[in-house]
Amino acid sequence: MIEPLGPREEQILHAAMQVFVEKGRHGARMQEIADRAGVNKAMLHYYFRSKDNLYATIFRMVLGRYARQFRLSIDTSADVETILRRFIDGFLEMLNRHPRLPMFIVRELSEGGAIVGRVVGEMIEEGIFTVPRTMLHIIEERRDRGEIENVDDAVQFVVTLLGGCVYFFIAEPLIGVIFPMEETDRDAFVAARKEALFRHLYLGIKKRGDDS
Amino acid sequence: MIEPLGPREEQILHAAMQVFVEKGRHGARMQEIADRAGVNKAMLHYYFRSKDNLYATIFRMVLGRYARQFRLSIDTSADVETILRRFIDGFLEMLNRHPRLPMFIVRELSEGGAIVGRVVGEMIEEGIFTVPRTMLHIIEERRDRGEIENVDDAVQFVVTLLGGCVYFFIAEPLIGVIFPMEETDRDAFVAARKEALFRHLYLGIKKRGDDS
DNA sequence: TTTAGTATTAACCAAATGGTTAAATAATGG
DNA sequence: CCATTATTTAACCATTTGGTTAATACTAAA
Repeated sequence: MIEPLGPREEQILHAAMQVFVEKGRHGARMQEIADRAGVNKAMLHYYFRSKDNLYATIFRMVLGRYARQFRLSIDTSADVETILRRFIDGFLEMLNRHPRLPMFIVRELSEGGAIVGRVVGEMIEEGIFTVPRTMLHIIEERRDRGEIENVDDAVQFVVTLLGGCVYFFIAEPLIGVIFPMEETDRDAFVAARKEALFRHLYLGIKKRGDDS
Repeated sequence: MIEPLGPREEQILHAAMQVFVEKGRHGARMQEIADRAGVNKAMLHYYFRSKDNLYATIFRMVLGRYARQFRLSIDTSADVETILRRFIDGFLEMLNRHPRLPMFIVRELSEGGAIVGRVVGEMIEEGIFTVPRTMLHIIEERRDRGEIENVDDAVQFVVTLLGGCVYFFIAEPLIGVIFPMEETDRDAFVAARKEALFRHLYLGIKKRGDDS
């Protein structure tokens, strides 16, 4: 199914990913991709039929990375506190390493969401994009088991969790203006974010009377 | 300062807002704006010098609405529970009425955030875009007063709050795929979201021992 | 009614851009 | 060494699109 990519194809994909992630689907120029890959523009069409096709390929790749790194950070056997902590840690860590990733996806969502929906749907079926649902099941099960409380609707909880993780990386310039901070390096903010997000979410669902 | 707009200008602005919000800055076509306004394309340039200029005008307008409707939902004299509840209610209600709004802003953010930053900065100085900071001050003050706890970093709390409100409207197509729901009308989801978001956030900072 | 400024239009333009093509240049296998 | 196929390139093309312009209609004051 997956045939080995020739070196040219890899060059092109590498360059294309850079440009698409930076400039978005429409902002990206085939010429720029070709230049960065050190290749004639016609080669892009030779290997990948069209811009849309190239973009779709890149989109899958990016989302695949996202999902893979993402999946590592979950361990269904631990208690909710640990699971939540590790998830937030791992997710924010990954986003901090690839801060443009959320925006890349959101940009595509802004185009109507058709591609995102389809690709993610496929990846869910292929068992690649499993984390959000896994998290959902964990929360539901632990609630039923009585380990946590105040989670009538686990979907809502997971949405809040995801939003809490991702929002900063989308709205960063806005947040910088609204809350001007002195020494705003992103690393420090993200570190604080990990801790705060965990506390705000966990303390809400933690069973009263627990002192862990 | 604000001169009354002629009817032509209003027609154009109305159409431009529609098209820009739908298609984004780059996706929007001057011709389409002209058509929807029932006006010759040259008129757009006659009244508003360039596409960028027209866009900037629209962006300010949109953000202004956002801020105005937004500000109504805050009442500094109430207790934190009420403030939080009203804020979430009001904000989500507004977003539900204008679901494309967050994406409109985010799309511009994806372009680098320069415009958003500048405009929001100006609006903050003009006292139009005050809610997030107001919320911040309220949280800090109430924490110091001992009304709530577990809020080491109020900025983080407000970011979580904003993200929790906005995220769904950005990631909606994605969420629909990840968590397929039977009767997914948005109104119901948003209603549930109001309640859940409030609980998750408030229960985390509520003073233990309170039974309100 | 003349005049002077304003509003409006159709036709036009230059630049950008995704995509094509025909010819040239490697590779590859017989 | 030849033929056939795959790769590469420069030049070219059609279309889209923001923007301009010069001529025309409109309006209101003098």
